[in-house]
Amino acid sequence: MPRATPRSLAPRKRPRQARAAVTLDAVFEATIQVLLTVGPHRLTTTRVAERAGVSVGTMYQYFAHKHALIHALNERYLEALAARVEAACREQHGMPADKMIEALIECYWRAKTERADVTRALYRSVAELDNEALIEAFAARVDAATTTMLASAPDMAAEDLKRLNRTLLTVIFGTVRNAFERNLDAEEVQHLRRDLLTMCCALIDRTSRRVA
Amino acid sequence: MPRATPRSLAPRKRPRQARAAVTLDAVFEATIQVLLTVGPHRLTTTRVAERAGVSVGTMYQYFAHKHALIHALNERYLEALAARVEAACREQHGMPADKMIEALIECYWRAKTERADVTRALYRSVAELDNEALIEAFAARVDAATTTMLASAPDMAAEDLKRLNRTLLTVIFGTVRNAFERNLDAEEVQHLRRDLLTMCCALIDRTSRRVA
DNA sequence: CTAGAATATGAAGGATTGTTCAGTTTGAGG
DNA sequence: CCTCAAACTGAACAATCCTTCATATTCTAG
Repeated sequence: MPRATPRSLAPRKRPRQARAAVTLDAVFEATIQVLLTVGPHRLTTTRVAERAGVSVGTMYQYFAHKHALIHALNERYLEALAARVEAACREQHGMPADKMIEALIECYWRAKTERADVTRALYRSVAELDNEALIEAFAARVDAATTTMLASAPDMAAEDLKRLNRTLLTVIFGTVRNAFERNLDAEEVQHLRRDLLTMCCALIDRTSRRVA
Repeated sequence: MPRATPRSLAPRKRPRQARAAVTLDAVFEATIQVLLTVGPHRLTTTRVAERAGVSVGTMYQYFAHKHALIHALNERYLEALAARVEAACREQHGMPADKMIEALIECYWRAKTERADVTRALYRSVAELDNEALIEAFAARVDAATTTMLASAPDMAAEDLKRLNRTLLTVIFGTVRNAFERNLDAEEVQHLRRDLLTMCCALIDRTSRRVA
């Protein structure tokens, strides 16, 4: 089983007092801001510390090195994202498949759009680190959640549910990501979302379906 | 009109002798290899030069700075990719829409898979540079090519061809990219491709279609 | 209130890296 | 063969940056 957090990347210590937690939040937020303002290749420990209003030494009490900081930031984000997807899936348990997909797209898109700056910052940061384990862990969680959800749809006759699920996730996540790199206005996004939903539902229809 | 290559990123001089062209190729190839072996944040001009079997000074005769090197690498790749897509589109002129989409997916997927190392290396490098202009130029070319192609399909009644085209490109390109980040085996890729085609054709069916 | 633990500081060291340039080698044209 | 431009070299410089640690400050438990 792959470790999501190798020892060298693990945080040095956890905050025990309230102020430490505040510091950590500030550091994470500052990292995002620095990532956005100067880009990943000029992200400096000093710069992050400055922006966060703390000293470099403080940061190094929580993260063994710069790498660990970025890793932790991504871990934190993916954890929250996975949790949201899981919640959305639980909420849709037993609903018709159409509704499920609609909710999934809505959930994922909203999570990405809500704080577009974070999304963009992290998309830019991932190249810096070896994030395979991170992505893998995230994918596994989401896979499990959506598979369980889909299996509970009354109108779903899953001949190859695993495959269907994989396709849906790859297409939806990929589309969202790509949409983020082009500068689409609100109306175009609206259309894209509707089309994406149409396509997903069509795949379900044509793959396997039984009358409810 | 956005310049694809700002002055500061433009190559310093073009090779006039054969050996210079060889050197340039070696440098580009070395950049890819370094990108893959040590990652973008440890890509060093010295390392690239070493791997290419030339001296650093040589590189700096062609590229004003490291950034320009990576930029040129991406430019070169996207140029080739766009040309391939354009060729595929021309080849499908007048064919039924299904065939078009199948050819488009085939072309794009093959281009990405043929040298997976290059694809991966470039996906990792883009975070380093401000590639908006590059992506924009690429997108514009591909947009034009696929729009022209789709408009020529006898069974296509384009109510909103521009929108349809945008959706198809975003979904296809996004899916391919996402598929690349997960480690899918050959069979899974096969299935994914088939499903993707199904989804695209379904969208065309449901959006607008007239009998040939 | 006090002692010890947790937290914060930031100047300094050590290492890496981007870039230059004065000089050498190679190739092409006459 | 000769000459000039093109191509190449790589040690050295300047700048940046990661990381440490000795010290100072703040909090909490008893």
